[in-house]
Amino acid sequence: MQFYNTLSGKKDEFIPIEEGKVRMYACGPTVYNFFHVGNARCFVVFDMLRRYLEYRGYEVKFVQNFTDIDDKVIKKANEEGLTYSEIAKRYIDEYFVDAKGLGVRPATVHPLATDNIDMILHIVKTLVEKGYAYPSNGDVYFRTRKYKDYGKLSGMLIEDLESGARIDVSEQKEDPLDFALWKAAKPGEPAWESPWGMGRPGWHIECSAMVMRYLGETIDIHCGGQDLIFPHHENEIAQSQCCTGMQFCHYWLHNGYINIDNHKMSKSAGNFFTVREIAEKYGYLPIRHFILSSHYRSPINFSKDIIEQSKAALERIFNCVDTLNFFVNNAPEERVRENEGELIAKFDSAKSKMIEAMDDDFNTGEGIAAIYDLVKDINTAVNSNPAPSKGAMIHAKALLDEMTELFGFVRDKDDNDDFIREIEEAIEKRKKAKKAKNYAEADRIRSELLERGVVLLDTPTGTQYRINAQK
RNA sequence: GGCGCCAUAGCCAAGCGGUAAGGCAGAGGUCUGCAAAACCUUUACGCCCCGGUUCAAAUCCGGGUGGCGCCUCCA
Repeated sequence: MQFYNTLSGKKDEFIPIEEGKVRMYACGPTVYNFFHVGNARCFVVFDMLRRYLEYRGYEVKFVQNFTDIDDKVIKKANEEGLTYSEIAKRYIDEYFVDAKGLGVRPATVHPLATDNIDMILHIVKTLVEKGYAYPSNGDVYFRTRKYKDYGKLSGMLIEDLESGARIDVSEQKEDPLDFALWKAAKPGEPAWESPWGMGRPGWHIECSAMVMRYLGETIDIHCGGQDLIFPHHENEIAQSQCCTGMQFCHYWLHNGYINIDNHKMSKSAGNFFTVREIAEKYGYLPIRHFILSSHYRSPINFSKDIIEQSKAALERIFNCVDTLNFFVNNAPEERVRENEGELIAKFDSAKSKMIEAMDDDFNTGEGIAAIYDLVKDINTAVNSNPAPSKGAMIHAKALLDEMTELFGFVRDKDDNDDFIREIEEAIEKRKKAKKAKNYAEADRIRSELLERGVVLLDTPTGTQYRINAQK
């Protein structure tokens, strides 16, 4: 398995620190609002990465933080007259609602910045002791120039940064390039005790602290959006490596942006849609499908048309799942047909194609194409005459389930048993009417069900139904 | 100014030197008593342009054109 490593600038073969185990960290959201489709990309992509690593047999410990204290959270709290932690808690809860809808599983640990102040202080203190950081009027800054590898991840050189001159110049700093590890408290803001007075952590330091506490001094994979490469991840590396003297992380993975009309979707630009509002109209899964249909590093354009395309594309998979389940549940038991080896091999080739694609830098687009290959082969088999054996299709079903589950293309089950029994009784009644050639009655039953959102499909194996989930 | 990315059909998208995956939409057809939002088939003589390397290039190299991102909070 190989993937593109921002640190080396090329695809690297993945070799974990500890055989069979993966320690990975992703920068999570700052919780002061619902997250938008652009934010969703990294959640979905790195959930997929984690699922795939597990699928390939690794035991994965995955940590994703919540930034629950920062300027934006404080601002929002002040606007609403609430505490920062009330705001954070609200949007953490909302995060999990949307994440679940998107098929994004909870991480192994979801730590909060404010639960790790002690670890943050430990790192800042160590950096001050080692001479990599200095206090200044209650703030503490990192001496960027003192870390000789600064800029290695982003390819930015110290000299270039200087000439860019867009860096924050402050009276407090020895050098404009230095960045804050700890910020002195402003009146009315939440604050914690520290050797330099009351204050709160800077943004970059929290990730270093949570990585160290939950995953250790050196981890396998660190991921996030491309916009975090500089300065956030660069700073994380500097802080962590100067603190421990160890390499911080072996593989850095960064996802591309989601654009609208070719411009990056972002809260500050205002050109965003929240996942919640799109999901209410189209459902969550089309968003997941849209994100995974292209490579995680390419920029992708979001539009409602695209989401509709993804929704239609997903229907094709779900139709196949329904068709196959119906076939397997209703096909008569029979002897295995001869010469079905070829059919089975065809089914299996879809899985091989998927694994090959995913092993090469998580090519989800080609992985999904493999699912559609399988879908086509299943549809063709089910409709062929003579019908394939039940055994062959049970094999196909196992494959299809495995692949759709890996990609998270799984619908919520409707457990409305009474309704289902009603439908099945109606279908039985219609079957009798049809047998008696009472087509008027049969059509009446069919349109009655249709009005209730139930579509009937007459297949050679019997009558299949589909409940149109209008979500 | 510095660093970097992208350009494939009406739309989305894979492809990483061997003769254009997959999805949506469109067109034709199949199953059916009739239907179906189901299924099947089909849809790029060409991969932004111009040169070059090679037996062979969407794929590599050089030069253009167009678009985007980071350097400031940002997934």
